[in-house]
Amino acid sequence: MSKIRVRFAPSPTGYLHLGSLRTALYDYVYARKMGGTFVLRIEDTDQTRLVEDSVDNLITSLATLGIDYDEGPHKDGGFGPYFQSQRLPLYMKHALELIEKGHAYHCFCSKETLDQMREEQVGTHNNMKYDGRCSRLSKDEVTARLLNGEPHVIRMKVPKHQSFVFDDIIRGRVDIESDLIDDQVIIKSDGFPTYHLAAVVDDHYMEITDVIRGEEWLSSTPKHIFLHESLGWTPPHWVHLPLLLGTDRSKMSKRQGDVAVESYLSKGYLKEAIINFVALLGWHPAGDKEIFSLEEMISEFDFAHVNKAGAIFDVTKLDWMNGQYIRSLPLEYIADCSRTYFLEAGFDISDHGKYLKVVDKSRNYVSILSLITDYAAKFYIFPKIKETDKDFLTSASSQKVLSYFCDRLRIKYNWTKDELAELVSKGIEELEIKGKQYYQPLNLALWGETSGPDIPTALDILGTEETIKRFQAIMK
RNA sequence: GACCCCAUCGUCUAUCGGUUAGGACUCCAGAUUUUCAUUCUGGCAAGAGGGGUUCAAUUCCCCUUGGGGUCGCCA
Repeated sequence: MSKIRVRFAPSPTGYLHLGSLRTALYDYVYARKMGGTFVLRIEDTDQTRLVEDSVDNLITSLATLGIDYDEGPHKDGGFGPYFQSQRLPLYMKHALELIEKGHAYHCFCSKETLDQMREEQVGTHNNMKYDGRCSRLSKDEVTARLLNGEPHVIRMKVPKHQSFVFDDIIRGRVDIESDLIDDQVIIKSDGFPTYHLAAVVDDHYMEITDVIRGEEWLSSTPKHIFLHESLGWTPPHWVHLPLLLGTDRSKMSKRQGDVAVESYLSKGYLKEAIINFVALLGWHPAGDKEIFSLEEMISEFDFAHVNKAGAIFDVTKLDWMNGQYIRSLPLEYIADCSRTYFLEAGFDISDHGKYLKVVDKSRNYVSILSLITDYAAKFYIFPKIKETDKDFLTSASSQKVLSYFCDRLRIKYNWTKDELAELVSKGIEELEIKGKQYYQPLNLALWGETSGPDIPTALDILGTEETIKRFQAIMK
């Protein structure tokens, strides 16, 4: 058996779709698992949809996520170029070869003609397809019109009364009648190939063994098989993944909300969580394990455990999983990922020791990292005391608590967390007051709110100086 | 409309003929916590319907229903 070669073949439309990410992930994991090669190929055959910088974006996003390709742009593996726009002559050559063999033909029908044809077919109890009129043109007429410079495309000529049968790795046997298949355009009037031709030609020349793609391609697979066979090639294995669905159960798309991986990344979803979560949409490892790394996925991945049914992308569980990662990944790493949000909020995080403590405490309160500053703010922003709380804070009892702490804290500069814990528990004994009378003024003075982190941790993070400053601000 | 694919808690899923149908998210309750968050414990919640095959069907087959995909000179 030959070595596995798989490809991820996005079209550069500006961002990495969550569904594409999952496909890329399965490609990557499968290649790693099998000791195969993962190829990145850019399908930029639609000149009308080119988005500037999107290829760089895509490559950056994949790199950020840790999904490395073995061959592709900037990584020549001897099968390049990896941009379809740079392989045009190859597609044309095979399109002409197909014409020669009688498997394709020139078509001169205008857009208007085609629109009208479709309109006439609406309501018919049939599949809508091209009626094949140009396939019946005489050779002489074709030559004449070509010479005359008439705009034209090349269409595949699908045989009648035949059936295309193939075995999908996930779905098993699929059988489709050739009469249902349209004479699909393979070369557009601008000379560019359509997806169908380009993908088939490239898959062949790049020696792709397994085509892993979304289920939306299932019904056009016969066209691809037809092209492979007409060209005398052996088709690859087909692996059609279940679709990623929006909450309305339809194919996940931009208009249902965020589908760009980049936007999840910038909102503060960790790559570990995104990958873990997306992987689970359609696949699951043995047992009840739900949190796993890319490495673990590689060792356990198997198409036999990929589902057939589409999966709804429910962000609620992603939030939970992201929270799990925020809390369990190394503190320095989380601090690193959070930095940008703190800077955006304008917090002075030059004191790295304090910053780490803040992150360590705050990470318990968020499931999306961009929101970490909501909680962390209390450690960086001086509290505003509400008018309604002032009476309580200036009461003799409250003042006693605050001055108790100011007095003790002033003794030295460096308090350990244990010492602070001891101080706090000793304080409530020595002052002989109830919990509420004790903690309420401290919380209010510290944050302007009645709740907050436990006091020893709070004082440890804030530091002696800042703590005293906050207390003194409301002491008479 | 035609064709193709699919069908277990609200959601992601386990089960590859015999289970009290398991786990996770969400939600609810309790414990821990001065409070909040975290964490822990417990609870609610599912085999679309109808036929077969079988000693036995969620599991295999068929039909119905439901959902999705495709039907572009887009991928």
